Amino acid sequence: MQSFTEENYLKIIYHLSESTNTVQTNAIAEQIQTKPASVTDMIKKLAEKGLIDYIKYQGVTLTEKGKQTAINIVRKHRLWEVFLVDKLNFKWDEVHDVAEELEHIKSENLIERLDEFLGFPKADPHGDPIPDKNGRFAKTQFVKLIELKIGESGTITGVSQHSSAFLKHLEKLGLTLGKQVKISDVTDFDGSVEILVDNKQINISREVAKHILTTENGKN
Amino acid sequence: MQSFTEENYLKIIYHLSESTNTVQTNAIAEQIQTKPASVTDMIKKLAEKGLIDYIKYQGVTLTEKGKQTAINIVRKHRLWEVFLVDKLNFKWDEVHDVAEELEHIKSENLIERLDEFLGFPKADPHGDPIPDKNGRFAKTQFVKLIELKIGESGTITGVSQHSSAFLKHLEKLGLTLGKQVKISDVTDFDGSVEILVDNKQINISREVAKHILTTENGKN
DNA sequence: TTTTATTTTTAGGTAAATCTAAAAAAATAA
DNA sequence: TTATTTTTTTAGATTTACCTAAAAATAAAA
Ligand SMILES: [Mn+2]
Ligand SMILES: [Mn+2]
Ligand SMILES: [Mn+2]
Ligand SMILES: [Mn+2]
Repeated sequence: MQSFTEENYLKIIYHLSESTNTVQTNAIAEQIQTKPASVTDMIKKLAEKGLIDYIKYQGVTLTEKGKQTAINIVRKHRLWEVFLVDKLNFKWDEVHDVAEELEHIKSENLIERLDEFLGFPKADPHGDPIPDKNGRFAKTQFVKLIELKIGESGTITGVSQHSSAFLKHLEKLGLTLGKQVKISDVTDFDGSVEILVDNKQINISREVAKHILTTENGKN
Repeated sequence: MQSFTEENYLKIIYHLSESTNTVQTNAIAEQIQTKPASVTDMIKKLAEKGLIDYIKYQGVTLTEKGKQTAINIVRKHRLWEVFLVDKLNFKWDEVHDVAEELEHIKSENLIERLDEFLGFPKADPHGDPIPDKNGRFAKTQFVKLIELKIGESGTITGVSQHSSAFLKHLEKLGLTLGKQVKISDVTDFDGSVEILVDNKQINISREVAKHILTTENGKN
């Protein structure tokens, strides 16, 4: 059984592992909002418990046990987010902080019944996949909106940025999950993208386009 | 903002206050499963924070601020219990421990939306009243089943014992909330009570009868 | 009203998760 | 390859919530 704090470390290490193979002390410190010295302490403890592999000065990787623990926390986080949006009418930009707390509730039974109550959702309100109780993810292949060519269209199925500011901005633009978009033009000057959504032409910055994930619909 | 631990102390003191005016160190220690010395430490801290009034060797009472805080935790606990039973199909004997964790989630918004989602319930799965967001309880006047006279009948609306063993026993006897019961006889020998429920005569021990709460229906 | 028992508090310590400041190792630049 | 910068670790403290053992206060019994 892990403490609240240990769980947070594992989850952060898991997320950082998605981009780098071994995870560095400073990177963890930044994410967890603590000092590197504190991270070193915790890292030793997690290694001691067999949840991570740790070589001094070289960074850490999750063991299989650590990975499964982390995935289970991610599962809980995302299921709670679905609950908050689908059942309690939270907006997609309001759920993260509460889910950060709820994810630590210790009851397998609770989470399985919640999963069932929600209809075994496959993705959370931000399009992130929800692992099943064995830790398996449905494979999802996203194409960044920025990578679509002129004339191609896709369905918005995720975002790679979860800040409230970004999510609210998308909401205002009408760019929510499930929306069909078609690339009309790309501006040479600033790389901004002209898209067709809900029969309206709108212009979004390159920065925004980078963080919208779509499932391609093919040409025309 | 109180810590998880502080909240537990306040809640326990609140519950103990229902039977005694000032609450003793040892009583708190027993409930919280800790040592009296630890309770003294925490008591000082809570007094420092203005949540309880404390006179050395004399016990404690909640201040208005402490009381409101405690009531809010009770509110959350009971709302979560309703959620677990009504929405996730937990049995009434399975919810307490999970609610002990959920009650500490810090989000006013969450609890208000949950309250609404549940249809503003007035009582939890054990018949205990749920305070509204201003800390006000609907007045409930229970009559213990043991206090009903022969020939009188009532509706089961609560229990004063929350152990899983007791609740499961009631379930097996068919004595759940909402059931109509009528006292047929009281055995001289052991004080056990003969009752009519669902057109069946059953015999329950005096001990059981003491912990069933009813709303009287009057004679016949 | 003493004596005895119970309750409560103090004194001094431990473990978890932090911190700051300084030392050590590794990576990068000159 | 040596010097500099960056990253990481150690050393030593702090805070929170506990603990045990012993002292002090209060309550109950003789
Ligand atoms: Mn989230
Ligand atoms: Mn999410
Ligand atoms: Mn309960
Ligand atoms: Mn209850």
